[in-house]
Amino acid sequence: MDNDPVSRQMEVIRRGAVEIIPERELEEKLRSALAAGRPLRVKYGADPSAPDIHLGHTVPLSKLRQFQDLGHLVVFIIGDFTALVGDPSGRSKTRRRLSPEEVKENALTYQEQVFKILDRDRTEVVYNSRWLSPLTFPEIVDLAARATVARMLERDDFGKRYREGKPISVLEFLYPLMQGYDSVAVRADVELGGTDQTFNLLLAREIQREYGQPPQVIVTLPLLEGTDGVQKMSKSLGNYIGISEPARDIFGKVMSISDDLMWRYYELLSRLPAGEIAGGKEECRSGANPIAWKKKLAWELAARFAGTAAAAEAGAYFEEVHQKKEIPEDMPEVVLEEKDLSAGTVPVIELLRLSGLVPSNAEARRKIAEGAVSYDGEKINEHGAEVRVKDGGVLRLGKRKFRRIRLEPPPEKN
RNA sequence: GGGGAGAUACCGAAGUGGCCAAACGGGGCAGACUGUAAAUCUGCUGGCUAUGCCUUCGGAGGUUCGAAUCCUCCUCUCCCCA
Repeated sequence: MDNDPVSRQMEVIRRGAVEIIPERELEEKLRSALAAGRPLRVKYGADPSAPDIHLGHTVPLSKLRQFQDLGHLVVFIIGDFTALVGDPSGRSKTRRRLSPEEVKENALTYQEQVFKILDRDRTEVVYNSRWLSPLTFPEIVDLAARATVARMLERDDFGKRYREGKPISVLEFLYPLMQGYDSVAVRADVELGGTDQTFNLLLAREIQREYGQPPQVIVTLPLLEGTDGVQKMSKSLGNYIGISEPARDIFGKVMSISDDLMWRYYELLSRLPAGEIAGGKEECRSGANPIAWKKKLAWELAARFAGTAAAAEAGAYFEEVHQKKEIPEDMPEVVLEEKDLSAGTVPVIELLRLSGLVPSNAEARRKIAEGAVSYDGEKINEHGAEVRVKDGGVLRLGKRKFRRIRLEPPPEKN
């Protein structure tokens, strides 16, 4: 590569991105920004409906960080307006509207987590209600006039739902417009998003043009599959790994992904040099047990988000509990009070419920029938069994769920 | 505005008076096997003070000894015509 600073920046930006539309424009923007000594304004929007940031979000966030490291400014938009309206998209018909308090709270949690990755000093955090709320109906009409239904139906999920006879509300058509208007409001030079955002990002270019602004360049990034390896990572599907989860959980969840998915995660999340990753992949293809590589990845991610000490502990915990199949040292504890006991025993079903391992008595019965329940190493097969508990005893459900039972000392008489 | 189709458990989808807590598939959970991988096989998958009882088939009423199934009204969705 040559020494042209613009080419060097382009190279960094291009790495891992799916598309840059259009590349030429980005080069020009970088060049003029450099010449003028001003940073590019790189927009990224987040909807504060679910406050937990997971690995899927970190793909674009890391790219944003790279922009920051290249000297640019990130404009982080919190879609509080959007959240208040209640996004009806997808098939989740029951997605409820959030209260202003919830939005505020989520937004704060969000920021807290986002700055695990982003550089606070090069980030401008803005709420889109600031400019969306004051819009008047005539202004909205004016905005709505800029897009056609046919254009909207080009968007994959709209088109698909339309063909399948699934409902699409007019409100949903408004979303891309609002998002586009955000770009106008913050005068975005570049916007980042997942590939599922391509349509919205492109439409924003048109809207900016309509409002007399130079259109933003869009950079799309791959969507990370969730731990199931099929659907994109999302909180609502429960296939996510949150960046604020305890190291053990991050470690454990990574260990449970499939081998194929592991390499995908390496490519999208790991900071190891590409060559090293390719080497590992090759090694495993020729017969090596992938578990070593999986641990390496689990360690890297746990360390990045929970710290190296916690990651090391999580790794040790994993080996002890899951590989050597020993009972872990620490586990959640459940305190039984005297009133829970009768003559030192508790019905198993009660015990399972009190420990929060099952949601209902019926579920407790099923798990017992399945042979999944044991106390201090003894399998319990009778759902009517009375368990003689002792302080420190271990209740176990399945392979991975443990609860240490604590007995509350009898109240002292005075 | 007119005509037609539809709403079933986490999701998809059968069921059209009692044998329906509701087939089947997916997902999920558990068991076996394993590397907490994949694949495969097996079981479970509304609740309860439990051989019974209660809640659940869009909502509210009604018919009936008995309703997811029949009737009335309502809400929502899709398609066609205007």
